[in-house]
Amino acid sequence: MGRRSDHSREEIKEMAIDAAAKIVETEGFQSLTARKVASKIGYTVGTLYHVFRNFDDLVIHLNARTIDEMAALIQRGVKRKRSPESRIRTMTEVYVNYATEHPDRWRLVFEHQAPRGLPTPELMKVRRDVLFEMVAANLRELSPKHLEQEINHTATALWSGVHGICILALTGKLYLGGAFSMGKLIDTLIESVLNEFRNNRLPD
Amino acid sequence: MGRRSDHSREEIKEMAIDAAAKIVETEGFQSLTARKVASKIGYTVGTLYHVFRNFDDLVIHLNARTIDEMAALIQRGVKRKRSPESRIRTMTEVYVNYATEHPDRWRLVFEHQAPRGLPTPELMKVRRDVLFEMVAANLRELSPKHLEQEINHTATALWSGVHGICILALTGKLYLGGAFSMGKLIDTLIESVLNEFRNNRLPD
DNA sequence: ACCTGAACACCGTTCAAGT
DNA sequence: ACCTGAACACCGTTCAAGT
Repeated sequence: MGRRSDHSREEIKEMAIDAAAKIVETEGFQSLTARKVASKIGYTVGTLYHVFRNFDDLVIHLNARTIDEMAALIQRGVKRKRSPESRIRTMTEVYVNYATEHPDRWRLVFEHQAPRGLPTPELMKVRRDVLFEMVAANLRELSPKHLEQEINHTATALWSGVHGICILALTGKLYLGGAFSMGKLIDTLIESVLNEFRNNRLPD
Repeated sequence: MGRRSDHSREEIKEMAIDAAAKIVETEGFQSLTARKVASKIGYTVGTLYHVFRNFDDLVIHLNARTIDEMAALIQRGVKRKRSPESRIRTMTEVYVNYATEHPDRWRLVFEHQAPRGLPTPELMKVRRDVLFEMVAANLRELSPKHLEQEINHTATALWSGVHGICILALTGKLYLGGAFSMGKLIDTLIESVLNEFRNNRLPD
């Protein structure tokens, strides 16, 4: 047996990530297994281990694709917006929409953890920072007089906060004393942080 | 084999949760398995299934204990604080400290997911809302003139935001363009949301 | 009644053996 | 060189059989 060469290494890699994405979306990220991915692309498990270092490596590649898709959608959504504030609002809207429409792929990005000790590949670090940096860029445009450090600080606080609302809402862990919409909660957060940012033009 | 009765059902349950907590803290929540818990308390896997409905049920009980521990610490920390604002700040401090000191137990609370379809037990729902309600109570004291709905809305946005910073920091997914401290990021968030809250005493 | 031990259907991972 | 199939050491879960 062996030796088919129907597909190149790179093709198998793409097919595997495609298949993994489909499994996560239809069956949930808990159901993603190497054997399922392999059978879905017509190969054996062993073949996957020729193309990926291990199962976590496959997940990391899937997550990178997820972030790229999301970033592309955000870039598109932001393009036509003229003010920094409307761009930040659009960013969060697209982010929330993506998370709502692909909850399992989105959660996998944040809940996957490489085995203890193994460092996060550069591949992921770069992608993680893209969105933070977009927020920072818009804050900078909003108020060029702020210190760079303050801009990064505010961008981090704002985006992390949005993320928090997003993840608690998606996992059903949000306080439901009233019937809240994610959108309204996020609006409040953005409004608050941006106002605070504007009122502190002159750092101590 | 069979029939030892060294421990009551309830005792075995407590022992199992204790053992599970220890495993999660020392080896990480990914390493928690039913077989490990069983062997740690000197019983067989089968016995665990007499006491818990399944593995998820065990995790849910562990998570309930985690939340109870955290809530107790928060109650204690808040006791001596006189102003609503200082109480909210103390709440977040204790929350962050707990998450930092017990990262795996804390994460398990938020990342565990009962199998698709199975509803979250009332056991957890109640505990989840405790902290949100504490924040809301303090906001109410801060400004009794606000509508109840606004108070709940603000409490949810604020606490979710704090949670977001916490989880991204703990999982190493925070933007590190500058060297930020979790504490400072959370201060910014609280400051922003509270100011916005105070400035909107009269709803539209 | 209480607990065990073995079985079942799965995992991720490795690797000798085939073409 | 490429791929397979079987093996290994694990999972959660069930349940007949022992005391």
